[in-house]
Amino acid sequence: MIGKNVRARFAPSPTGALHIGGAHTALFNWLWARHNGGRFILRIEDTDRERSTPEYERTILDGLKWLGLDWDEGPDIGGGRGPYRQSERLHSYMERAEELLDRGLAYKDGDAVIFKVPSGEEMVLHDLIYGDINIQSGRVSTNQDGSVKDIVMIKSDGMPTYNYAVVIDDHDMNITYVIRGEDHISNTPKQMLLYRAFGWELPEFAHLPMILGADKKKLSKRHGATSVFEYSDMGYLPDSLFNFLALLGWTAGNDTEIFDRALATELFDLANVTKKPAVFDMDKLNFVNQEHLKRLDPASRREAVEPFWQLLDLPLERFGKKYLEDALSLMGGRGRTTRELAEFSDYFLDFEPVKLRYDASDIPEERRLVLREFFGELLNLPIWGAQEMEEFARRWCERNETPLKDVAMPLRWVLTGRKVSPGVFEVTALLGRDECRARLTRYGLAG
RNA sequence: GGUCCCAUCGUCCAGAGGUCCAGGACGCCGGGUUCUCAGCCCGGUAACAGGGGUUCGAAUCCCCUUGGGACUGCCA
Repeated sequence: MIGKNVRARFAPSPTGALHIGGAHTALFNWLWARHNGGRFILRIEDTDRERSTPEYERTILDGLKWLGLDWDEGPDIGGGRGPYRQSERLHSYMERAEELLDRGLAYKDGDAVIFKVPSGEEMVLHDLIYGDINIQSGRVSTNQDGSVKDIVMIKSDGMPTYNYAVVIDDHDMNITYVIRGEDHISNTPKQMLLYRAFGWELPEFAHLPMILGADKKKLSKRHGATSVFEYSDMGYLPDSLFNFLALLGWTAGNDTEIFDRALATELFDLANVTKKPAVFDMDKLNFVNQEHLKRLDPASRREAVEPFWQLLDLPLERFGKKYLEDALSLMGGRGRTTRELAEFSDYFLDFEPVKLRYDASDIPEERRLVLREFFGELLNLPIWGAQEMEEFARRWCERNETPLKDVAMPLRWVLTGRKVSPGVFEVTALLGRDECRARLTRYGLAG
């Protein structure tokens, strides 16, 4: 299908956590590499001595792993084209700079090395997504007054600049596809000039549309969560963020919107990537997350929710896996995130939060007497099952000319402390006779 | 200011000259199921930025305008 073997890379600079834009870029590179059976390479661009830290590098790697993006070559696992950290490749940059210096294509300015930008040359950037873009070399890098500005390759501190290092590295690492954000389109001509100076073959370029906030401005801190771990903390599944991010600027076609990594990998194609910047829409993310939540098997769902129950200080250890999984399966589609699922189901694990939410002061005394009678009978049913309880309740209500909700709602409040829950007899059945008796008694409705 | 990019429902995508008085999804609104809510089912709302061309015919091609965006660092 494509002429060359795919070597794609993600090259973040460790000056912050893995943010949404970076994750999106990494994701598309990963998808393209995996789709073609190629290699996905991770390179750390830590030439900014001021802002780069090992901690940030760590969190970026962790973020990628969390998203399920694995790499074949990288700073932590090595590979045949390493090292994969720019700070460890300084000799290559110097060596190549000397070469251009010797050939008179660059000059020194103090300790810095500057590339002499030629003017009057025509170039065409063949972008796989944006199509052909015509470039005049004299306009690639200019001063405010429009005059040609030469390109710094090596800074005075001995570190290479981005536009220079990226060319050396992509060449040395034999990167065949450079897939990155659209904000790099205007950098590409500078890099092309360097490729030309070295006489190297260009990689394929593919620029991805930007991701915008709801106000259509480039996604930033003021739009709220920007790091992938913030989404993890909010209770979004990695599979969901993966799915959602893949949908920004690309469609699988044939109305497929919910997919896992395998399906996305199979269907992905750079040819189907959009040019238009995409707005990050939380509503859609919520929808995607809920869909993935629904598709989770009971054990996986339990494992995803457990950390959030823990955060709420609920006595997780008192319950068996089966009980917790049953509770979550009763929760059904309630809750769009694992965090919400945990919150909305707290009463299955502990009575304390229920007491905090509800005091039964809304039940008048005469009503209380009637309810005691009903709950008394309910608690003594021979078979403790949801169906049995519901049948009993319906019969009892019919007999007493009472709407079912008049007993169902009080029961719900007492058991869950909420006005919303799964079917109340389901809840009652799962909680167990003893627990229900205890809760009802506490509110003076039984015992 | 300069260079470059983009432009279909509120949002994400379909649409690659006729099959489009524009299709799907999210959201929103209404209805059904019902002990609540979610879910599920059914229905609805809503767009080709504007103006010129080209053509028998344009959402699709060209130009202009307008509106967004990116870059313009010895940051990446």
